[in-house]
Amino acid sequence: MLQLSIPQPYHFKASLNSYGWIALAPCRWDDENAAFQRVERLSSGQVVMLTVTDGTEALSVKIEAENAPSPADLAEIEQNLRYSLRLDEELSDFYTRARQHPSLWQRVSIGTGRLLRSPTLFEDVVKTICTTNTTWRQTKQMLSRIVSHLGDASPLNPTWQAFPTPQKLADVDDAFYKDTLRLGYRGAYIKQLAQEVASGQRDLEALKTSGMDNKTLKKTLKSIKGVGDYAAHTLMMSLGRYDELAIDSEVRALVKQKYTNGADPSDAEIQAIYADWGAWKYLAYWFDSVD
DNA sequence: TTCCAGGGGTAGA
DNA sequence: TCTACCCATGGA
Repeated sequence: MLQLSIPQPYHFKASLNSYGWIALAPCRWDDENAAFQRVERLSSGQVVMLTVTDGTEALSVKIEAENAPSPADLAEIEQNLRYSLRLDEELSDFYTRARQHPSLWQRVSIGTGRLLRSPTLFEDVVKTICTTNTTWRQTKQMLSRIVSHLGDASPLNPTWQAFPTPQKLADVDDAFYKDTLRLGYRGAYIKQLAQEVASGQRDLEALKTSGMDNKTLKKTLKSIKGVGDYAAHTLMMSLGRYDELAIDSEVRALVKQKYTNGADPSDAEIQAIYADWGAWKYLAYWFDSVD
């Protein structure tokens, strides 16, 4: 059993469930046990099932694996979970600003703001491409097929799989993408990305610590086929940069209802509404809602 | 049948 | 930089 220290304030259940990624394989929320579950393939090759539950001063992680995890395995699990749950992200400036907005503060002050992300940027890019120009329902189904058909199964529970490696996604043929994964035209984008990453031609994970400025980072993300403004801004959020709004049909619908009296807002109008939030625009939108 | 969903690539101006 | 047009998929 691994223990993860938590920041203050931190609301485990609300944090995990405030972003849709919790519903995308291989992540899962077990409501009955209030547990976050995920199968992960470690760099050692071992496949582990992780079950994370809340505690008063720390989170508990149950690790189920065929072989006892090595110290390196344990370190990797801890690092991946702290990253995915953003337990070490500095949000105090956002909290300070949020205090000025009563209805938003009500949602944030309990200890939210740490939106779930994947251990690898590769997984987040694939997931983000699968949210474009489709319904949330279909997004969930696409990810379910990707994971169940190509991910390494948990030895203890073969019906649960890890997210597939780039190599796995690079190796399957076009017919498999079309007939089995059924990602639509997104399949070609994801296969191309997987090939670039598997061959070493593109190092996505280096972007986590590159320290590049937002403009360069956005340009780099947009060089991925299938990633436009919306997806690039979503991925910048994944990387802890909240300066840009990921304007999509959901954002437009909220602004239309709350701020423009039912009129369709332009992107410029939407930008103006959240402009004062500076480096925190994405989180400000995310915890905004119709009162 | 047509539209469109948590958009993006491409060609042409 | 901006605008048409096209893109697989599946539900309404």
